[in-house]
Amino acid sequence: MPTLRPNKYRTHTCGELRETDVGKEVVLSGWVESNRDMGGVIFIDLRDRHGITQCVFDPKRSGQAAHDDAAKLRGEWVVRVKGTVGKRPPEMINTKLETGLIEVDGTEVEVLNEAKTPPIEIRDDLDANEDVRLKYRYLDLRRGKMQRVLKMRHKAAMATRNFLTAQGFTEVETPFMIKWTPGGARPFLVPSRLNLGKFYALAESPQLFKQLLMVAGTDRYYQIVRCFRDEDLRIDRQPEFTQVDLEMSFVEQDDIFTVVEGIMASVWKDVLGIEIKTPFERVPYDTAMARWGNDKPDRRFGLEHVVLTDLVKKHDGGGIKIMKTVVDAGGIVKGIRLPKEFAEATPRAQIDKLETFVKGMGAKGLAWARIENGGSWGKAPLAKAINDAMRTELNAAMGAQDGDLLFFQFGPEAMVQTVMANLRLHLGKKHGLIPEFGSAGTWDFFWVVDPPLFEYDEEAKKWAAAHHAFTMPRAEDMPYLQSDPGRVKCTRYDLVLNGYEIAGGSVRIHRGDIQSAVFRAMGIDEEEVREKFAFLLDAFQYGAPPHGGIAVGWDRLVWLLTETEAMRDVFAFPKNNRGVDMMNGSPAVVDAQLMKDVAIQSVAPEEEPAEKPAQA
RNA sequence: GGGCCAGUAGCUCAAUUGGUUAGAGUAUCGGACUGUCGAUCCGAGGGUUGCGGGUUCGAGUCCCGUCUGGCCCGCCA
Repeated sequence: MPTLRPNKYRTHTCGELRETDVGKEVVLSGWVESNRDMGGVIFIDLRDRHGITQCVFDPKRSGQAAHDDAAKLRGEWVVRVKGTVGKRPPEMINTKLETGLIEVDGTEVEVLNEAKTPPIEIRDDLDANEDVRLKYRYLDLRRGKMQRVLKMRHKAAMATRNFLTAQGFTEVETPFMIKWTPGGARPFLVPSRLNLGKFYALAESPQLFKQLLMVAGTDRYYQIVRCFRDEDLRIDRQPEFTQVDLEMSFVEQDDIFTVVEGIMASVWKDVLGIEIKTPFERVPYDTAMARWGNDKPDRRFGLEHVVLTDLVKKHDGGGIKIMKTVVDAGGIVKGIRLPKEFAEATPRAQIDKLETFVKGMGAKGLAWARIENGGSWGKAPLAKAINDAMRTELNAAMGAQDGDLLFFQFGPEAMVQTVMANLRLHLGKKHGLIPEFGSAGTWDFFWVVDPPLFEYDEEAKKWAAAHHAFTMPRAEDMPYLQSDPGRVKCTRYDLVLNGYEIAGGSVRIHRGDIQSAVFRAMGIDEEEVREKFAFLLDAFQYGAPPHGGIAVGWDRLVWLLTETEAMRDVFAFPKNNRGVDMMNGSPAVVDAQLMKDVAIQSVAPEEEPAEKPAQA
């Protein structure tokens, strides 16, 4: 990449010079990557974002003054070097550098800025803890690896914009400061100085606005947009994050799939040069839950779940009282078989650790059995209790062989699914079936389709929308909206990649009668809904087209695309898992007068004085 | 709100069962060296073992509390 125009700082970038430039007088500027003083000749590796160029200072050619100046240079100083491009002798070619065939014979060195010794080394293979990297993010980002990630993110966005534009989409911006509506994530609040006591909410997504754009006839809308959610964080969640949000009119589910598959294919091709296979496979939600306990399963390895509920029911618990109690109470039973080769590497102490692991997720314990002597359960805790008939059938259902280790979980469905899904992932990573992070060359894209429209809220004793209240029920399930809400599936879809949900959306309800039926099934007072969502429901009375859309979790997608360790790696300036920006210290208390201006008074406990004053 | 893990030099780590002066690599600084490219060689500086308390003749190590960081559950698309 050449410089924009030759100026006093540089005629070329540090990644630009080649053999064809030999003989040219050039000026380069950058950071001192390394300084190798051989006693006579000095080598300065000069780095900018575009690459590294070696500058040589041989007193005979450079003159004594330039040589002495070069000797004073230190790491990360910002310098300008003038010199002549020279061809390297064959034995001194550096094949690791793109500029490795040449070097710049320096004749002049100017220090543009000195630099303190950085707390982290500026190198690709840096092995520093993330908190140090985050505190000095501007240095962390100076590393080539991080610059390449930023570049990949940009290329992915370009591929997406180009693709969607070619498909007739229009990018429309929507407000960040919006009216709070109930349900969904906890919003960040913004007090209004002009309307004391009132608040904006920062948009959790442009959901309602994009539906209004459909009513407006925009037809194909998209936006690469920031979203805000004040929820607890995870490795794949930031309080402010980016979505590729899109919505289309007069479409069916398949139209949206085609568009999103097109985006993914463009991104993977433009950024990685990889052709991914489309269309993506579609997996029913029920299948995903049964086989992997999860609506975003990682299918790159086995250790699939076996649903044992009916088998246990058939045997009335098979002698195991707690299992009977669980299934009688409507709970479920699931098993995972760990094959012999991995089971042998799992001594009793390891099983105890796994038990601690699952108890941390709400499990009461971890039932297990080690298969020996043609199907016996050896010294497993349940071995005495279980009767032969159920044990035999259970072994068969799980394909158990001698030496295998079986794990079981039984109890309320939600707990069993969570525990078993996480146990499977844990075992998969532990036994090297999937990498700690990254794709290992396998990009497993698929759709999860036909999830239930409603979830039963045990506490409130009523059905609630599993996604949001505007998701269209499947046509064939309409008759059951009132009679059997639990069996109603909907036209919602999630795109999964290697165990992460990277997009989710739905076909929306555009007709008032269906919307009313859904509200009724949820036992929601329509007047109340009208009050909160009046603008949307009003709009829908003026000719809402059939429409649907999807939102791509952009950071998550780029994270997986770049195979970086944490999603934070694809943010220039991320927050940590407590929502704190470790570089600038946000969030922070604000000036008392600012608080007064917006009629806000803090009731938070007094903050303890910081232990050590933060200083760089 | 809960579970698990970690905290020792600027950075990454080590330190036997609780044992006497807390080490190494790297970075930094100084010296040597005219073709290096993760330069090499020689030397030097660098520590309140996160913090507070306890047990002990003796604590980096054990116990309690606390803070910080990370991962997960709850929560959230």
